[in-house]
Amino acid sequence: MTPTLAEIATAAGVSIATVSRVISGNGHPVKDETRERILSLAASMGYEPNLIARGLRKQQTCMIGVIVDRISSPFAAATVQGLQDSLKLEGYSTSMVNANREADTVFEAIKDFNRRRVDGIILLNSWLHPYNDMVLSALERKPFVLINRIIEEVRYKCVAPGDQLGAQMAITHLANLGHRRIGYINGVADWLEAQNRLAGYKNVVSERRLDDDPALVQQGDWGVESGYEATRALLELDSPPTAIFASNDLMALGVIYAVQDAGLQVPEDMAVVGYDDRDFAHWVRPSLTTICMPSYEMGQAATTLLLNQIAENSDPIDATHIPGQLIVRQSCGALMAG
Amino acid sequence: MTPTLAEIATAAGVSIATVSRVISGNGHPVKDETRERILSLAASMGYEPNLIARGLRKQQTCMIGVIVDRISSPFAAATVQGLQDSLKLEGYSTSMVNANREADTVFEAIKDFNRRRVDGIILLNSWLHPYNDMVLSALERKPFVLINRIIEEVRYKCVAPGDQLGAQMAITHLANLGHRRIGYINGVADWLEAQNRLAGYKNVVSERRLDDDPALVQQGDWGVESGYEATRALLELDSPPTAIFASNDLMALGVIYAVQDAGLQVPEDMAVVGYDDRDFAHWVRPSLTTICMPSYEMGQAATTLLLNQIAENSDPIDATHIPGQLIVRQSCGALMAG
DNA sequence: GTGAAAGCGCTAACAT
DNA sequence: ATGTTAGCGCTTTCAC
Repeated sequence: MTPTLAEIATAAGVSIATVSRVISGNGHPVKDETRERILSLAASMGYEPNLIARGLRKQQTCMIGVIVDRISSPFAAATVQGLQDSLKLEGYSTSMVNANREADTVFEAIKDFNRRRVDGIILLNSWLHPYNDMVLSALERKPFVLINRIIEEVRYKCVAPGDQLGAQMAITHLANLGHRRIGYINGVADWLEAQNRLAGYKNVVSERRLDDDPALVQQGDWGVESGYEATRALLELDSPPTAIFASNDLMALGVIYAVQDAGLQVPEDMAVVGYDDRDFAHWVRPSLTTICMPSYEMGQAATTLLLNQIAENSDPIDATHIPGQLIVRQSCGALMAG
Repeated sequence: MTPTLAEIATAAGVSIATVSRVISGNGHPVKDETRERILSLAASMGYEPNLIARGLRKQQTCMIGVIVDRISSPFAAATVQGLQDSLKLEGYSTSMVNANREADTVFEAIKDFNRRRVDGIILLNSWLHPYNDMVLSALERKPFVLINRIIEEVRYKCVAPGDQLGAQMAITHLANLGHRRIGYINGVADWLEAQNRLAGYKNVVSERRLDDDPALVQQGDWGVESGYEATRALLELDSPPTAIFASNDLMALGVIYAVQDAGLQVPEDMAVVGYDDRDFAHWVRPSLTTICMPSYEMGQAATTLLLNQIAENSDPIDATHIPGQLIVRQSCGALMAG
């Protein structure tokens, strides 16, 4: 099909080595005239370098394996994009696999990547809590980076969103709009995301001296329904909040529904801010003010971390926490006329 | 790091060939005792076959390249899952790349896959209308399959959803609920999806002798807002429809909003059915009856088509149209008490 | 049932 | 500036 170096060499009347030097562009000097001849010959013969052979010889594939925990996750796409874009810039291809939340699949994928001799592995959000040790040993000595999971032993190989900072931005925004009594709806309590966002809330409450009432903090489970129930509880307080921060957009949706079902208006009677910037955040009525995850940026940061390992740059950069961004829409009331 | 066949051979006191025969499991006879010894040695030494070397030698990589037009598309995830699952079953790994709707990226990816000598390429929904010829020539003689794009010249290498059938299911469902006057909101007119779904609508209208009024067919652009406007137009007819089928879920969302803003109720005053089964279809109020895309099944079908090409099975199966599924929720009224 | 050896396509010393 | 050659790790004839 596509010719080999040898065939081009014959056609050009030079040795394989010369052709290789031209094609691989390794900087070895070649007479200009020869170079041109080889190049145009290669083009006209439709030459495509055999990366399998090159990989075997050079003992590096210029290929990074990416394991995505759940490709349909709302954040995966942007992160993968950030990864691919920045890796391509550095001359690496990416091979992506969807683990579909199955630990077994993660292991299979790591094994496959090892066998294919990828130069590094990136795990995106991988659901590996109970398997940390196994994963870490499967990854062995190969460079790797974890996105969205922090393991203390290898903290400098981890990238995660700045959830605490994000929550602080949300609460600060509400405080700036004049709210002193802000409800908080927590996610599943043992998720790091939930803990960090809660910490951010508490920080601002104390710094800005907002109402620090334990009843303002309600427990949810990340789902719409739990946001609904939590809001009903908040509305039944003797002194209900004037604003509610739900620690994800789904629960914020539940907040909006509950407020509306109580005959009240968002944002007039209740300001609402969510977290994640899911796609429905600008379809919902009213559209949802929220914190955008730094997905693309995490992909970029992961690339930096990984390539540093590959290059064996000795100083481990700590790029762990990437800040998100406040997206102001209608539900917080900041856009209201007047 | 991981040993080579040669090292295992030395350790076992046999030749490389014997070790290869055991490891590659190619069926060549080896004495049981020898086999056991090699196997346990390989395990204890942590041997991982070098797929790069094997690929070079065998001239096949057992690797399928998948180009996804937009990984964040609501349908991509399930299709990719179907692909990966069925390909793995057949001993193939997949290497996925996100094209992010950029034609250039598609070409780069094809080139990269060619250089990496993948055994076949699958394009998922690739945005290649103006580039068909270029893509087809880039794919050259390598086996490939297109998902969600049909090119007549290579129809037997294409897999697509049965949109016409899906629309028929939706309209039939509404007809069975007693509706005779059903509005239809079309998508962008030159998309095949729109044409096929419209054809399905017209089929059932004529077969079941429903009201065949051109005013019942409104033009939309796939977006929420266009569904809203189209519905306003339908409501202003002298004789408005009692049901509306929007040819995607986003427009169906616009339908619901428009009906509600007109002071009417869904489904009591207007039955609504969408298409796609997007994730918000069961969050929206009322939840949306819709047609589920056969995404996973398309992935499976694509695998069959591709492996057939690889095996050079001469008879080209036509698996082009995969049927979807009706998901009954609240918006069509079928679930109403009584 | 096992071993010796060639070679997949390429790169990188080492010559010249 | 170019050619010769060894070898990356594996599979597969061809011997025995």
